[in-house]
Amino acid sequence: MNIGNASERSGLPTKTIRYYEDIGLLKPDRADNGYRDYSMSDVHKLRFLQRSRGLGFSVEECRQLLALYEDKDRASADVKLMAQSKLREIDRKIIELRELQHTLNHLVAHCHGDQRPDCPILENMSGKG
Amino acid sequence: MNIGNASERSGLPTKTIRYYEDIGLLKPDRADNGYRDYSMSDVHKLRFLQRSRGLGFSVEECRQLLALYEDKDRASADVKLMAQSKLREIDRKIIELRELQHTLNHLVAHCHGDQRPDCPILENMSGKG
DNA sequence: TTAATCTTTCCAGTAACTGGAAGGTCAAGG
DNA sequence: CCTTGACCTTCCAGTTACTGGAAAGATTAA
Repeated sequence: MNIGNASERSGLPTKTIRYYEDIGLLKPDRADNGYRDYSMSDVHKLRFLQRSRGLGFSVEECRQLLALYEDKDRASADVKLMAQSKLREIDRKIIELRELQHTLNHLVAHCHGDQRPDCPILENMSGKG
Repeated sequence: MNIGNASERSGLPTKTIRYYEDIGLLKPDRADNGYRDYSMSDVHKLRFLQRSRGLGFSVEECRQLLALYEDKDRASADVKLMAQSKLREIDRKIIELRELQHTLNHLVAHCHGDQRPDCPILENMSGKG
């Protein structure tokens, strides 16, 4: 599959896909004409990168996450430790998103453009430390 | 409050805090000695920025989110529309995080370093389109 | 008063893309 | 066969969002 097709399926711009190849996140085959040739597995990885990047994980963290299922030589304990650390991060992110959600809901429901400097939203907004 | 203190309370490096001021996200007072002087409101904003940036929102999106409770002149309908759009984004992010969580849990539970190229995780990993 | 620890500005470097030029490839229509 | 347009290639420059470091002023503690 050509890069344009992989782009559509993954939701990533072609520029970004080539960039991810440059920094060694994936290595698609090449057709005889020199075009990159993406497998479904490549597309899965790209889609995964698209998601995890959008959720605030750095490229290096994404590289580690990809390694979790790619690196077959890694010891099981290492994999588990790494995955569990990421799971805790994800838990925290979900909680933060729920708080943000709550704050915005509150804003929509109660502050019709007339909020004062001491608007209670300001308190929730910060997550209170 | 000095920048170091604001940094501790917000979780943002001082460098980043100054950068956010450069690009006009907040404007702390200045003490007589020239030091920046952060109010609790400033710290709330910084903490909010720290969170929303970490959750994958761009600086410009964060600027809009901040505007949601700062811009008292904005019409209520506009505020609601914007907030609701952000709420849908947040919903999507939470779903994606849950899927990622599910994938990692599956990895920890079932793939002890012996996963094959056709490992079922690969399917889930990509969110199936 | 001196040393350590702030703080300031400025400027350069990095991370993660993003846009554009210059050119090769391919599928469709005349 | 030839052309046109949509693809693809590489390369290089620009942008976003920081990040590090230098040089110098301010504050605190001994």
